[in-house]
Amino acid sequence: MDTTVVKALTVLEALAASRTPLGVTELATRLGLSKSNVHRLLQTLASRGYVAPVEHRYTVTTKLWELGAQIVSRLDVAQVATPVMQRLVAEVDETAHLSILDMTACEVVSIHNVESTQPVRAYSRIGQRTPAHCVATGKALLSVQPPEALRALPEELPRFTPHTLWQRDALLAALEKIRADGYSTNVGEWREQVGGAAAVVRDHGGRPVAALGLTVPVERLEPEVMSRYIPRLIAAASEISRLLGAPSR
Amino acid sequence: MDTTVVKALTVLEALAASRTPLGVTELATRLGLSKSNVHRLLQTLASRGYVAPVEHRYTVTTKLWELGAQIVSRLDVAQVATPVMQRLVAEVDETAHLSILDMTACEVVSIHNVESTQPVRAYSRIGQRTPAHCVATGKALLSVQPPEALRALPEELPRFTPHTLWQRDALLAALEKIRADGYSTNVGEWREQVGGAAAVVRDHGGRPVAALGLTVPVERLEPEVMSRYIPRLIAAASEISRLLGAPSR
DNA sequence: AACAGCGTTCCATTATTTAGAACAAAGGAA
DNA sequence: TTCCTTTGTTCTAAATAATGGAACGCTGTT
Repeated sequence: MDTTVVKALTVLEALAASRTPLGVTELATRLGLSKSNVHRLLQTLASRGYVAPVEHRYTVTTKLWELGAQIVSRLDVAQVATPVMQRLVAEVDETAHLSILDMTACEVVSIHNVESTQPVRAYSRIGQRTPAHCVATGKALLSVQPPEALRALPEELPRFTPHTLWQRDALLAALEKIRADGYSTNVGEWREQVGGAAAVVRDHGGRPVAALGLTVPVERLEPEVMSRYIPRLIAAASEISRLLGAPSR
Repeated sequence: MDTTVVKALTVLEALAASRTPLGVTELATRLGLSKSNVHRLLQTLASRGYVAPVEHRYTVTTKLWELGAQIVSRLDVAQVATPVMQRLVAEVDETAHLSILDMTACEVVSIHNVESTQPVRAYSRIGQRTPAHCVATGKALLSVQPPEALRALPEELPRFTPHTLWQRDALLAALEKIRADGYSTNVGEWREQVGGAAAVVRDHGGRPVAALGLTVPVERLEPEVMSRYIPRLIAAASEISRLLGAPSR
């Protein structure tokens, strides 16, 4: 193990965590290293532009942030989500899918699926478009849209089953609860036989980018089952968000 | 100089710059290091969570971003500016960004963006560096630098288009006008097709901390349009300054 | 089945890091 | 001001940790 590297990273982290610049002595005592050692590490980090001396102390530069920004800007939701979704499906054995919202059409588009092994299961093709107001992923994503975008929705929405929330006001009330709960559910609002739950995935800027959903045939959609699945769903969604660099909480 | 630390940072940067995971051998040849050396460095970086193995290769994690985000979140500008920027973009429907100046490199670093909804719009990645002397935000920030810092600039600066102010004296004259006007503009000085305007944001001590800029494709960059946008830009910048506790005027 | 390429492990050699003391420079107290 | 404390910086011998070549096991290919 390259102990020098570890020490350098420790110094860097300590400096990044401090809201004020730190001196050599302060860092040395705080990290239990010798003064001259810390000094050399700082010089090395400074030579690569990671830290900079200011008024006899040292502070981190924006280089770390720039590197990090480079990384997160390249991350792709579907790619990052795949292993997490596979783990989720292994746990609950129901089909998981990842969808994005097309607000111009008020529809969700499925961008990635992981199928369950159940003989009876909900089918969903990648690229498939579904009205947003009557599926779990769509409602989750709608719930985090800005209020003015929601007010722009038509008074009456398409109605697919008796359960569809086709009146805007009823939908808005439901969305409010979803926002507070951190997840959405659906029982036969689009197709009589299909329900599910979903939670929002956020990117490095904290912006909602997709929703992670579980789709379940109504016959298996019992409350006690869902209450087991939902915490796992939420955990998976926030794990994906975390991997994308989303600010915690 | 801690050569091991430098090597580790080089590995980290190479990994961050690559859009795909890299193998030990690939990294070793690319950086001119021995295979076992790279392997050990990767193990060390992995033990601290900076990189992670995936399918017999290595990739960077979002740890760098987490560290970097700590740094930027400490600049309260970013938080305070977001809602103001969103309002500005809602008004003018052009991409707004917030940039800080790195005087050691005479470059600006974009720390926050709010994109417009226009189909044709300037694309700028967060964390991106741009030469300060040929973009609006950079010129705005340069214009409020102390005179001695400006005198230290080289006689001739990099030239990107025929419009670039590449001679120091011409630049200094432009900066003087910017300082008097309270805003800067740019028409194709960096990229032929892109222009914009910017104004300085000040902290509670009245010190310049960032610049708020609008970036506009030249095709929409007509004087009468800009004259409508600029007052709003200035208002937004001073609103952010006010929120930071800057003394008025 | 043989091969080529990869990541990984091992270890003696060697170059590097280390800690302490000495030095210089800055800041505060008298 | 002058003295004294505390800080950042430099230096060096001693010791430690990093190095790279060779060997290993594994995977996928020909």
